Amino acid sequence: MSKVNKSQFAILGILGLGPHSGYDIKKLTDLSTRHFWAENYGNLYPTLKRLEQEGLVTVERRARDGKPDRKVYTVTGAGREVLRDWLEAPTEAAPPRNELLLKLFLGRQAPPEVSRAHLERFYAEQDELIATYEGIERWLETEQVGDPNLPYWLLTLSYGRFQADALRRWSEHSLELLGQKENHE
Amino acid sequence: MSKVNKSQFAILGILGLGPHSGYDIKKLTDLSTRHFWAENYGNLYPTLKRLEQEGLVTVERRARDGKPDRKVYTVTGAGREVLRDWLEAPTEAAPPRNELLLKLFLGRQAPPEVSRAHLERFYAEQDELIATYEGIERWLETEQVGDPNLPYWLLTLSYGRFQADALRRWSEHSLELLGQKENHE
DNA sequence: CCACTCATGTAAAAAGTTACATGATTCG
DNA sequence: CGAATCATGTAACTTTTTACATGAGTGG
Repeated sequence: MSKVNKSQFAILGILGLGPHSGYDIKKLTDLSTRHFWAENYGNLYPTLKRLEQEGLVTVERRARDGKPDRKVYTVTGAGREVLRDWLEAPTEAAPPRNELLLKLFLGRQAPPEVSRAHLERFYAEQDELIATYEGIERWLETEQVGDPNLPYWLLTLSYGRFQADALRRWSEHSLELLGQKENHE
Repeated sequence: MSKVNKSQFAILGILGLGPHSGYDIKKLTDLSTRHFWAENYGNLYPTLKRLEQEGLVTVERRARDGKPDRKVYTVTGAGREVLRDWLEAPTEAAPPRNELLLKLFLGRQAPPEVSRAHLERFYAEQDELIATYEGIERWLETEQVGDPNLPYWLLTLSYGRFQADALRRWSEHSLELLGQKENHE
């Protein structure tokens, strides 16, 4: 088992919302899921081709004069089944890799200002994230009212808000601790 | 730039705490950093070999009768320099991939119980994590008192506590929302 | 005119994970 | 006696990323 291509499910899932081209899918993920799931062309196009060969999606080539052709993909029944099976399955834990925490863990092997700088940068990042999330929330609740997916989208957004809020408090708290430590030495 | 082997820095960092064998490093990461940084032999041994060829670490083979030989690695001056440079550099953002959030985002494409089950599982996981972190904290504060690394280690631990606490509250909150939604339909 | 958007794709590269192989010893 | 621990390593595998290529049209 182990190590199954996860991108394929992301793609099937997006196509489950409606027919789209590879370019569309990239655009959509950039707009909606980019904070927890990013896709890139190098992955997208080959995977779409494979999904089509497996009969999980169908393609329709649409020529438009002036503009380049679009290949619009639609999920098949088989595709929906595969997607549903994956949606139901419990999530597999990804191997953890948090570079910031690794650097802090090894913090004593550098001057204390190094760790402080990391924390300050991180604080600012969380701060920005919170502002971004607030913007997205306002947009969702005005532009997307009535969409049956909305409650689910808000769920993922609120994950981000809870997390960023907690981690911003953590960095504040940690900066205080490092400051205290310094006075004691 | 981009895509540099990060394991090498983790390894140099652990060796910065004292000389160790590959087996030791694996043991140490399993005990200390496993919640944010895991290493595996398939990565560890080849990387150690390469670090030695590059002069960033030195090896000493220690034969012990009965037991298998140990190859004990020590960081060199050059190794410490490489490590310090990396420690100082701002962390590079890793491409986000949160399978749980992807499943919830696509939640409407499965029965609502599916999302609820994910959230309940996640709640239980955070709950367990919190208990684990409390255990580690007690252990650190009794067994590791006086270690100059302790403040840094506590930092990474508290990251976990802040996060798990927030995400446990988030899953509670989300389960309530999903419950409400159901009543309205 | 420059930069960006639309649109599809390929190639190269590597990082990292899992699983397997080996073998002695110790603990219950 | 079986399982776990100590200890080092290799091989296969694959996902995923980055960078490159191409080319028309649009907006400032």
